[in-house]
Amino acid sequence: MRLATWNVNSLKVRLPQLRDWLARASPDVVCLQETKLEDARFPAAELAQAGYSAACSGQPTYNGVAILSRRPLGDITVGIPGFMDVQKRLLATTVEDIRIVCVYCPNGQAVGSDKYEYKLRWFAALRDWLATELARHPELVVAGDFNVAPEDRDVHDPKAWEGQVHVSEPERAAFRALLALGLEDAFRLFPQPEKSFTWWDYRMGAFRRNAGLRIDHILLSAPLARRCRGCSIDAAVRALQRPSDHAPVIAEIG
DNA sequence: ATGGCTACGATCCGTAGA
Repeated sequence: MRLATWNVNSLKVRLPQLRDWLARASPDVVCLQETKLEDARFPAAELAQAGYSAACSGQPTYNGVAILSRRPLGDITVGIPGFMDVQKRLLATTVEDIRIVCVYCPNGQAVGSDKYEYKLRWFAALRDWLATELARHPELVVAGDFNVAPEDRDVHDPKAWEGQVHVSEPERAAFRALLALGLEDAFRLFPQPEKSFTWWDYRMGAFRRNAGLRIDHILLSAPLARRCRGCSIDAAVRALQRPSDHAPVIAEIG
């Protein structure tokens, strides 16, 4: 199974690119974030034409997640169970006995802000729910935009970013708490080029300078990590006309 | 010097992203 995650930053704007990319990259399952579409406007017919079934949980303007799959999607969960939240940030489904959890973790805006506190509460709720979900589903993937660069090597300029949102110690601790459940960062299961990133600011020619962060991740439970054959970032997508500011991450599971 | 893009839903700017 080829599994991917991509923050498309508006599915309406990015649909042509998504369709091209699906044809080229040929993933079996894709987790999408920042669809920015209410479910009534989700382009299910166009994606079906491309060969994908879909589950979605969206809202106008902000947030929004979806999962595309070539195989049927079963057992759909919307939002973190038990965590009241109007923001559409989590969607889970089961494809061929693999539990797929698609996440768009909060941005956090600035350390110490209300949104930062919300981010940490959201991660804590995610961790608690995943603990029970892992007990039910040993083969589990959490894929999405985590809005956390786990280590300094995931940051183009660690000095400039020190203590900032996305790299602050409480955020990194929240990310490590997910790994402590027995999840592995698929990207780090393999040797990777230095300065590998998944997001580059639209401004200041950040992509041209490779001034990015690695904040989009695929986490695998132990049985899936053992079956993982590779994981890479499709950065070429970021160089296309009218790109998302995020590039897809793809993991191959044998 | 906190700028710089992009998307959105509202208008001829504000909010949010990261």
